[in-house]
Amino acid sequence: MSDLAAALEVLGARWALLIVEQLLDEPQRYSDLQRTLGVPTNMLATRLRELEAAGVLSRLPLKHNTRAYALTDRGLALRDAIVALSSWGAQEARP
Amino acid sequence: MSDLAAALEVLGARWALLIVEQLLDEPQRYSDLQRTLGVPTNMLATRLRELEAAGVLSRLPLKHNTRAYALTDRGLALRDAIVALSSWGAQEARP
DNA sequence: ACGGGGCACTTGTTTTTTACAAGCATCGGT
DNA sequence: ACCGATGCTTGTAAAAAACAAGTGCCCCGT
Repeated sequence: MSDLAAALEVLGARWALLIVEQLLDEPQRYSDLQRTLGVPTNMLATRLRELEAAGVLSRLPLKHNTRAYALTDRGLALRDAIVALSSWGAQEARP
Repeated sequence: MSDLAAALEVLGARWALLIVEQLLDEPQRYSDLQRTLGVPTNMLATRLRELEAAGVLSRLPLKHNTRAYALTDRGLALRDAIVALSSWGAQEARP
């Protein structure tokens, strides 16, 4: 399997990269991610579990039943890839 | 919609980025892509249609019923993003 | 000239993934 | 004691992907 395929094994699922993008600047809570991304709640829960299992992010307990999701070093290492993809997406496709 | 979301609109579908990666070095034919990627044939046909419509690749007619798929400039512009994702995927996740 | 094989796909059908909708447990404040 | 916010879970329906088989076309060898 190519390195790209290995990366997509973790990040290829829908919403995964968008979740990581949201967390690049600062940790966020579940409800914040939900609101800003508009992702269905069960998908969000599933992706967060998968991304945590893959070592991309971790949960920081805040108070009582609230927690924040923060990127690990491995998650932060995705910045370059996300920037590259974003700038590609920003260019208009020739019509 | 963020730029990343715009990029994923085109590239987020399964196999899309892997197809582009295969074409980075040289144009390839349908059967080559199929063999090297192991992608189901109906998915390959669908993705190639979508990627062509998005201006990422184009078909070069070869002879009779054979053609090659080649990246456009817009497709080649994905090289940085693919390299970044690949090198991320090449790192071992801390176990 | 005709038959077989490779190429580039379609066209069903099943399985997996995603979306949508609703509900549940916990805590903290009033 | 009750209400609302938060962070989920549990169904179920719709969409996407995988699997399997078949089609039309042209070329090449005999």
